[in-house]
Formats: sequence, C-alpha cells, structure tokens
Amino acid sequence: MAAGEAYYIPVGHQQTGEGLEPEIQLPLMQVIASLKPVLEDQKIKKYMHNAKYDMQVLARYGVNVRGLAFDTMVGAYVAEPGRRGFGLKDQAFQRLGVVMTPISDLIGRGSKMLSMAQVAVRTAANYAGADADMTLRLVEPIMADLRRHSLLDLYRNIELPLIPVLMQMEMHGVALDADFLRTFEARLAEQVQALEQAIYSAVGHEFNINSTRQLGDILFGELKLPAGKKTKTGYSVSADVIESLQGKHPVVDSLLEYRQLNKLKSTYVDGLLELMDQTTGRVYTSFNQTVASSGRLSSSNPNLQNIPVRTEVGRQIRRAFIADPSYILLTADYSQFELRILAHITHEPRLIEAFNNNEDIHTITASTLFSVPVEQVTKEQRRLAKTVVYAILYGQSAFGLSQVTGMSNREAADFINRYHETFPNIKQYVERTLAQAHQQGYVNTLFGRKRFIPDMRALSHSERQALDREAINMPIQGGNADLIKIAMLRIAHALREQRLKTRMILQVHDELVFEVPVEELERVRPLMKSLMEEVYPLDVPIKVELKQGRNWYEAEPME
DNA sequence: GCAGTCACG
DNA sequence: ACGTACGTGACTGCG
Repeated sequence: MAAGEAYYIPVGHQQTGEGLEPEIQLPLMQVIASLKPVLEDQKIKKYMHNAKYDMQVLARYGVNVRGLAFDTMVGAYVAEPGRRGFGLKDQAFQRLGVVMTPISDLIGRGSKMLSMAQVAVRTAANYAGADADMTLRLVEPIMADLRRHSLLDLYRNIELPLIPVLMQMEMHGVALDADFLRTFEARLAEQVQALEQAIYSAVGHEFNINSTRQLGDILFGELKLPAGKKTKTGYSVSADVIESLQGKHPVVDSLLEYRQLNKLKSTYVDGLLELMDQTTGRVYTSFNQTVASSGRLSSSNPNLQNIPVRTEVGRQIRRAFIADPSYILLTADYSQFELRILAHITHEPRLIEAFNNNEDIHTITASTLFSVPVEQVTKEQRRLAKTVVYAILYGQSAFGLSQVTGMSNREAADFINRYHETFPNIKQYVERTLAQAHQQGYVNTLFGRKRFIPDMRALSHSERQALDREAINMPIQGGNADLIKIAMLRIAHALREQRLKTRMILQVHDELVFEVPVEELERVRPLMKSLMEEVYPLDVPIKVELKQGRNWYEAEPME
C-alpha cells in the first residue's frame, strides 16, 4: 500500500447505508479465514498503531498476528516519553499537520454512544481508511526521530518485542476470590457505617464526610481546631493534617479510620468486584506502555500496581488475588533495585561495599535514623527509612523530611548531611546529571532511554527545581524500568521455549507475579530467579526474593 | 473536567 | 523569603 491509499472490508454493519447493496458486506468467518494467513505470516511486515489492542481483538478470533514491524504509538513514546498525546490523531496532527476526524463525530459520546456496527459503511470506511493511511505515513518520521536520538536499539530490542508479552499478560488476567471480596465488603460496609455514626455524633450533626469543603468547615470552623497547610481552594484536610489533630477532638480517630476503610471499600473491594468478569472470575488490567515519562509501565482498569500492602487491614485485599486450582502464585521481587542501580551508576564505594556484603541498607539506615540497634529495627521503621532514603536521593528538603518523619527541621537537616557525607558520590551524580540536563537538554538511562528536559531560562525558581528533580530521578527510575522489561522479555522467551505452563501475570515496577502449576514450581523458581538476577551485570549483585502462596497476601515479599 | 485525597513502587 | 522527593491511577465532590 502507498500513502493516501487504504481498503476497508465491511463486516457486521447493522445497515450498509444509502446506495449500498447488503451484499457489499462479507461474512465474518470468511473474512477471517482469508486474512488469517496474511496476518500470521512472519514475512509480511505489519505497521500498526497501538498493536497490543488490535492484536488482542484478532487473537479472540483465533488470529495470532506475526511480523509486527512497527508500532507508531510505542515508537512516538520512545522518541519523546515526556510528552503526552501518542494517539493516532495527536500524532497525525503533530507530525503531518493532518486534522483527523474524531471518533465521536461518528458514534457520539457518553451514554448515547453508538457502536461501529451502527455506522454506515461509507462513513466507517473513510474513518478506518484514514487510520490505516496515517499509521503508514507516520512510520518514517517517527523512525527518523528514533534514529536521530539513538533510540532505535531501545525501541527494537525492548519496547517493540514487549508488546506481545504485555498482550499475553493482559489476556490471561488474574483470578479473584469473589466470595472473599463479598464477605470483606459486608464487613467493611458495617464498619464504615458505624464510623459514620460515630463521626456525626462527635460533631453533633450529619454532613458529607467525603466532601473536603464540608469537612474543612466543620474541623476548622465549627470545632475551631488549628488549621494546617492550605490548598488552592481552602484548608487541607489530608491525613497528615488530621493526624496532627490527634488527641484534640474525639472525631479525629474515627475520621482517620473512616478514610482508610472507605478507601479500601470503594477503590479496592467494590472496584474489583465491578471489574471482575462474571464468567471467568478474573480481572483483566491494561498495562499501558506509553504513559510514564520515566519508561515505566502503568496499569489501569483496574490498576493492579497499587494494591494495598503498607497497612495490615489494607494488605488483606491481597487475599482476593488467587491462583487457579492446582496453580500457585509466585512473586519475584527485586530487592532494593533502585539503590543497586544508583550504586552502579555512581560507583559509590560505601553503597557498593554494603551490597557486596549482603547488608540490608534500609535496616542500617533505619537504625541510624531512629538510633536503635540494627536487630531492633521494626518493619515500620524500615519502611520509613526506605522512604527517607529515596526522598533524599530525589531532592527532598529538610523541611519535607521533617514533615514525613516527625523529626525537627534541624534533625532532618543533620540527617541529610550525614547521608551525603556517608555516600559522597551521590552528590556528584546529582551534579553531573543536572549539568547534562542543562547542557544537552536530556537525561538518559543505562540503555539509552531519554527524557528531554526543556529549556529552563524562562522558568521560575521553583519550576526549575521541579525539573531538576525530575532529571535526577529519571536515570534511576528509568533504568529500573529498562532492566525489568528486559527480564520480562527473557522470561517470556524461556517460558515459550521450554513449553512451560507458567504464566507471567503482573508487573509492579520491581516485582513480577507468576501463576505456576504446582508441578512446575521446583523448575520455575530457580529459572525466574536466575533470569532476573542475571538480566544485566551491575557493579553490585542483583538480588531477587521469591515467595509463593495460594494468594497474593501469602506470596507478598517483605517490600 | 478539575481538585483533593490516597493507594502503590 | 519561598516552597518544599519522583513516577503513576481511582474515587469523590463540585461547578
């Protein structure tokens, strides 16, 4: 096909539209049978836009697309991950100056939305033809961008082959324990209701607890409690502000508990039940490959990358994520991955030494932070230390640190100083990275993934600082993303080649979750561990922790 | 559709 | 004096 040329095969329209015989439409099965050999032929190259989606649709009709040579959505993302608008219409406008017809012109929007089957053949043909045509015409300019910025290897060797891997994960889905969720739902509903009543009686009247404005008026107006930080629209009623009011009014504790349990109920329990497929009992997330400017994946509908783990009651949600009968969930978690990448990039001797001696960095930091012996560090303290270390690394101020930890501004400043004295190369890395960002206009990861940093000359001080922090974060967060993506490719390859029934089902930034037939466990455990740990040799060892269980709660590693 | 809040790495 | 780690997505209220 050439630019400006496209073909449309009408199938499944409810009406063909004016002037067209019904015979213009072809039987679905006949069309599939004719196209299948072409679509499945490795030698016939395909250019697609958002291939993961179309390949999934075709897969449901038994067509396994081979020969994917270019995905214009993923290509545009790799070329400039910091920007938004990788949709076909956005790209056609940005790169070709073509204003495409939005789909809403054909099918409308909202509740009265039509399906494509209700659109006349000529209208659909023009629309679909434009999609195919623009996809073809976008390949060259995007390819040229990738080449110019030395991004072709990253694109060809990582992002493009990742598409079918993500597709398989999405299609396989995750099994849920619906009975558990419904029981949990009932218990939460009861507790939330009781807390509502407790809040109303503590305040003296009913109101909408979920309305930040009403809540703010009551706490800081009616009850005259001391207001904390402000937002654009009024006084903040976020958890840290309410926590600071503990002991000052009986409503505070109920309010905090209400917030936690209501969040759990609406987002997780109700949300998951809503999105569970009633026939398969599974949820099917989308792994978005073109959203995060650091190169990470994101997950939506439902988001399975933010399932609670930090509090015990929240963590219970993980009991709902189960393996099929005769299967086991296996999680493989990169331990302190970002810090190991940092150690590698910075060649920081103290960090490298600690990792080589197999010491637990966060526990050591926690023992310093809370002045307790290493053996007495609690889970909670370790978790806080972990937050603090990353916060400092990415430029948090003494003030910010004091807010999170509850220590004084002075103590926080001392802690940050001690941190930088202990790990002097980290400061050097920050300076080097900023210099590169300012001089070259971009920063990059070990595998050449780039994030462009705009010219800051016209920006305010705080805007510049924000960009600086993004620049410092990107090589670490993006490097992490590079490495786990490579591991995923090798794992997918190994599972296929060794004809294993094990399926990779989730990726949570530094963790992979597998559904493993019981009889494959002994084989798969060491296989996953070595593939992940040997993904790319760093200056420090890479450590992966495995855990298994009937559900995600039992299989949840330490961090 | 935005703002605020809160869940995760 | 100022504003105060990075990266995400979902839910709710409100105009």
